[in-house]
Amino acid sequence: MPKLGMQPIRSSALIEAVITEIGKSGTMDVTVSQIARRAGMSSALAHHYFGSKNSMFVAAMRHIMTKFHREVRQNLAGKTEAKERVETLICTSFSETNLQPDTTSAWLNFYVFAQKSGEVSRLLRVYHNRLESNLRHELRQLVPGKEAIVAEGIAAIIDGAYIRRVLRGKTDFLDNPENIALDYLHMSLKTYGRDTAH
Amino acid sequence: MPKLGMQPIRSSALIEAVITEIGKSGTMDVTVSQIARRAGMSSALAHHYFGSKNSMFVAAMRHIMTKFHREVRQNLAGKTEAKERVETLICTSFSETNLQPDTTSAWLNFYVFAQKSGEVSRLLRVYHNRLESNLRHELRQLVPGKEAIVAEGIAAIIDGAYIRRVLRGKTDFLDNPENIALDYLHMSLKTYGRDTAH
Amino acid sequence: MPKLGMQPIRSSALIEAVITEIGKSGTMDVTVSQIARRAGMSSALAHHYFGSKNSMFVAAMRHIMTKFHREVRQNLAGKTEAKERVETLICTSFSETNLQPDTTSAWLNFYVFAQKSGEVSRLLRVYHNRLESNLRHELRQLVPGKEAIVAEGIAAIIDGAYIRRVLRGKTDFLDNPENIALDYLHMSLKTYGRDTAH
Amino acid sequence: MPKLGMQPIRSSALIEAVITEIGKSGTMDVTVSQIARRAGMSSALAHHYFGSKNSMFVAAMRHIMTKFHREVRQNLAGKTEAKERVETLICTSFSETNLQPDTTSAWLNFYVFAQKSGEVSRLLRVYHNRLESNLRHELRQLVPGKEAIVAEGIAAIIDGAYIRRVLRGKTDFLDNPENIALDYLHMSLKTYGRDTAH
DNA sequence: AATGAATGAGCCTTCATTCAT
DNA sequence: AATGAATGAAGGCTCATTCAT
Repeated sequence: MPKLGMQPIRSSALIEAVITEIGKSGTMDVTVSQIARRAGMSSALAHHYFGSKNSMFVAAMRHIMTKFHREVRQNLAGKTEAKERVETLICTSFSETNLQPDTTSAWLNFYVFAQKSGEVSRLLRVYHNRLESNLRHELRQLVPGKEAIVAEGIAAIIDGAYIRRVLRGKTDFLDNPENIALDYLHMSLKTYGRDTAH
Repeated sequence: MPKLGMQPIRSSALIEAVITEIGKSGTMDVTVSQIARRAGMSSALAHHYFGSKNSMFVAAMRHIMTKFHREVRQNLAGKTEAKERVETLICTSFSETNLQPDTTSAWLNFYVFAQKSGEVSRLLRVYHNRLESNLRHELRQLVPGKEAIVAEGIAAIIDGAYIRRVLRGKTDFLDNPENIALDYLHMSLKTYGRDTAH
Repeated sequence: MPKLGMQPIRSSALIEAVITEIGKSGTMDVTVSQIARRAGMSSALAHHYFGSKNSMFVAAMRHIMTKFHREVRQNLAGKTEAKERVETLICTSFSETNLQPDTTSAWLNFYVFAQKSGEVSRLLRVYHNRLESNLRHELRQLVPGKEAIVAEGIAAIIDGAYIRRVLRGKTDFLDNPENIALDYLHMSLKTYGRDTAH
Repeated sequence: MPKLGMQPIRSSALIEAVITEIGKSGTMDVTVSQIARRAGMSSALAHHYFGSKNSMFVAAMRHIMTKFHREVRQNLAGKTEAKERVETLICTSFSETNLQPDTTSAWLNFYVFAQKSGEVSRLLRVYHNRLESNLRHELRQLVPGKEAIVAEGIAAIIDGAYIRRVLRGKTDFLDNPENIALDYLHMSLKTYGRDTAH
């Protein structure tokens, strides 16, 4: 019998390599050879496992999203209060792992790529819907009647903070980007909240 | 008077074509031939005027920014009150012309492209600095000590709203994306403002 | 204005090159680079003029067929007697130009290629139909009621003689392959002919 | 008795698969993987048994020819009359098994392939020589002095009928292609035959 | 005996760019 | 001013073949 079980090893090595290479170059103009080389294999093998460059991109996108959702679920576990849950959603978006430069760069690139790839477009839509429905669900209790616009505001701040972070590189950004979103949340609670005493 | 040179006519035709093509495909994966064809000339002539594909992109970026700044200046003209000036900055970002799908798509793509092109990166930095210094200047009077974070917040909301708009296409977005930014501004004034009576 | 009118020159150079290369290698396993090199240009230019390797093949096939039909028409000109016309059809098939090794080799390869390419398949069908309807038209007067089978026989002999010629190469083949077909015709006339006195 | 080696089983499975795959695609552009998959094994194993793709083709060619010769010998058994033996040679060429679409398609492809492979070329030459020497041997008694050309004629008709059959696919061909060859034989006998009373 | 793993070589095709006219 | 002509360079993908187990 041959060497067995390489598929998962190779696959994740390639997915990591896709993200790293996109991060390094800042674009999706990376060649399969670059990706494969970084993952320690020939480009032919990369095609053997993924079939096409496009599939590698999609797999990488899916990987990032899956990791994100897992983190969200973990962080939400045990938290029951609506306000706390929204704060958790915000903070998870700006957690250490999600702010890795490579990850944010890949994320932004996938946003653009979505306009070309139906599959990535669908993935992003799923992510967006899930995040917003999460937000709205909690906000309905906190700012009844205003949950849609506040959810949209939070989501916009998250996306905006991301893109600005990618743009500026490591240096010079605000240390705690989540503060903007949290501020926005708290001000909204004060302004529209059912319990103004909060 | 001599017949005017073709240069300005050709140049702006090409710049428009760059933006249109990027908008159409959603990516910067457009060929010089496509651009030139849309501008009604041969790709060789496009190179004659711009020297390289990269220069066309840079020129297009510069064009969008210049148009934006001109609009800002016009809209600010005659307005002296700080709050009104901030609101104008926000609303101009979401004006009809700046929300043209082609323009927003190109804008987003240039954001990504900045990671590859030093020149575009510099252009964006200039734009960002100018916008934020404008915002900060007015906010210093309105929310003293908090002008940096509020300016960053407004800027993030603008970028975030843009990216989300590009992503969703024409359909399904909030009709007045500026409302989020305006809301954020007004809540900030109430919360941090010198004059709470405002 | 640039150098003009190269298209027809390049096109026919490429078509000739396709036939020569297929003839040389005996297969359609020829690369675009080989073809282009023989035609004295880069493979990129070959694609510029034909768009794809497949189109080059189709164009070459069409070229051979067109040349053949022109020759048939010329040779038939002025001949009115049915028997003489059939003999002309046979002899033209075995004319000097049509027996060029490269041509026959390409012809045979296109026969095989027809099973992959719908376009070539259609071309061949047209050729076959035209040849057989020509044959049948004349034979109807000569061997009434038997024109179908005799036409099929002549056509089979032509194809068979071709394939055998390709197979054996230059050496060792019968000097006058048309004699078999002519013999077959004459025997058919004697056997089935209306005018047995012939 | 020990368990028999797999070698003969695997080999013939592969040979069948080669013929089937060529028949299916109409070309020799079939991959080793396709062949091996159809034969129910890995492509590595196919190489283990045959060493190279080329050897598989050669073996398949040899297989078809061997089967054909065996059938000829069986059908000739007990027949002593020259005319009857020639007719048997013709009819065997058009027997049910030899007209299988896959077989004829493979046959035609091997004809073309002979121009690349010396080995296949030699195989075909052997086949041709054997068939023609068989034909000539019998025809010498039937049409003395004309045996060469009549043999060539019969062979050409056989090859021609094959190629036309492949080209047209299942539909639309004459139901009894052997009739053309038989007709040709009988007319030759009448024309050139020693015994015109026949 | 058997196969998943792995690769080097090669091919088609695209494209930015240059050149001659 | 303008463009058809032309190419070098590169990239995605395929595939026969080999190897380790």
